[in-house]
Amino acid sequence: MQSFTEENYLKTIYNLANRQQGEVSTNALAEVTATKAASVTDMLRKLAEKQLIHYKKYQGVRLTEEGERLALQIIRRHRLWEVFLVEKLGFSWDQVHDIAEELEHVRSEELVTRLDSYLGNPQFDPHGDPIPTSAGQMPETGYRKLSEAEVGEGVCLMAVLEHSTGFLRHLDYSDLSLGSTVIIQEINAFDKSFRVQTETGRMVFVSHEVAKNLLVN
Amino acid sequence: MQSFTEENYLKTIYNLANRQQGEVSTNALAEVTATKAASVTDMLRKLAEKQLIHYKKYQGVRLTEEGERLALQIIRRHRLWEVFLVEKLGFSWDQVHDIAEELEHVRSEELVTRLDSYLGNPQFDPHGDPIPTSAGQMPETGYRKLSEAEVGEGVCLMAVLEHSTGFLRHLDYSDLSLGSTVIIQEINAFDKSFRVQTETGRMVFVSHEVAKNLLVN
DNA sequence: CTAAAAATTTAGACTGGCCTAAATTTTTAT
DNA sequence: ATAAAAATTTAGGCCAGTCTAAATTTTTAG
Repeated sequence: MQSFTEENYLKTIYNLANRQQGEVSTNALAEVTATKAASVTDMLRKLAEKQLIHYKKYQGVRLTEEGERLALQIIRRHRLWEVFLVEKLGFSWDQVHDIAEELEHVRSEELVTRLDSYLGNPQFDPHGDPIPTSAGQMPETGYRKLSEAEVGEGVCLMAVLEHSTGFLRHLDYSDLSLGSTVIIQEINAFDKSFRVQTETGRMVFVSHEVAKNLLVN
Repeated sequence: MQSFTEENYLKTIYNLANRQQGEVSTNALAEVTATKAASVTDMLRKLAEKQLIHYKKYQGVRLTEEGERLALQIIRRHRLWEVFLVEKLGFSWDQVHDIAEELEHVRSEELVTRLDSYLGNPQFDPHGDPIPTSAGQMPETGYRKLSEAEVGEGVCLMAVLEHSTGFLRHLDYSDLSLGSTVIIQEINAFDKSFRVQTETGRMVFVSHEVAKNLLVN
């Protein structure tokens, strides 16, 4: 049985490990968890004792199988609750992250099972992230970043890498919604920004920074 | 902003105050919160500093207006989540207490508002308890205990005072469901148990202990 | 290759919430 | 009315999770 704090560390380690490659650093964890490096070290010692992470001093950290299992369970709960908040309660996709952050810690297998089936066993959350299976598998998506696509391509917007309200609102304003297709008209040589035509025919600019946080198919 | 623990104390003080009359005792709180009297004293000092309770040493405790407002908010959340769990997820009424105990601490005004309207602004939870209004009022019900009713009366079962799985299961087995009417055939002079006819025509016995925990109209 | 910079860990301390044991106050029973 | 019992509070301590400051290890730059 883990505390909220431990669950949050596990989830954060999972997310960082699958964003960058290799071990996760103490400093990176400190930044995401909004604590200090010294506090992270304390927690890593504790998680290592519980066999949830592989940890060697000064060498960074990696989840054990058990740690990954738990992390995926928490991520599954988070994403299912996000679906609930958007699909059933009518929240918009930029409002649900913080609430799901709390709901994900409610401990009840039965609750997750029933919620999942109530929602119709969704495969993706409102941000396009795949929902881990009840067996603890993270589905592969094979998406690439919009920033890696080329002029002339028509690509389907599948997911976002950034969940902040500001970023999601910006997409709404730019007519860029998940599931819609955009056609890349031009890539600016100077700032790498994209000019794309949205599904409704609008011509919008997508900065390189934004393009790096949009996953497409 | 209160901690989970503080929220639980406020809720417990509210419930005890409206069950017994007058001030709530340290020992009673210790029993319900499953802690020791010394721990309760510590917390009472803290809540008094925050002006959430009226507290004089050795004299018991009473909620302030602000304390009651917060208690009702938490109870409102608890009861709305119970409705959700039963009505939408299909839990039975004896399974939802502990889960709602966790969900009630999720902090989001917006969430409660949307949940309430999603559920159709219910007035009562699955145990027949009235749901406090968003304005912070606890609706009056005017129910009395079945144990206070008399032979020959036909009464409608409205709510339960005890939420334990064991008690609720017992009611299910005895064909005693909320909203149904029972007719009191006989009250045993020796043990004060009731013989009643249920809505489906079954004749069942209700112990005095059970009758004291059933509210009727 | 080595010195400075960056990253990380250790040491020592704090807060919240809990505990036990001892002291104090209130209640109860004769 | 008062002694015993019950209730409550105080004192002192523990654990989780955090912090700052200092020490240590690793990385980087010249």
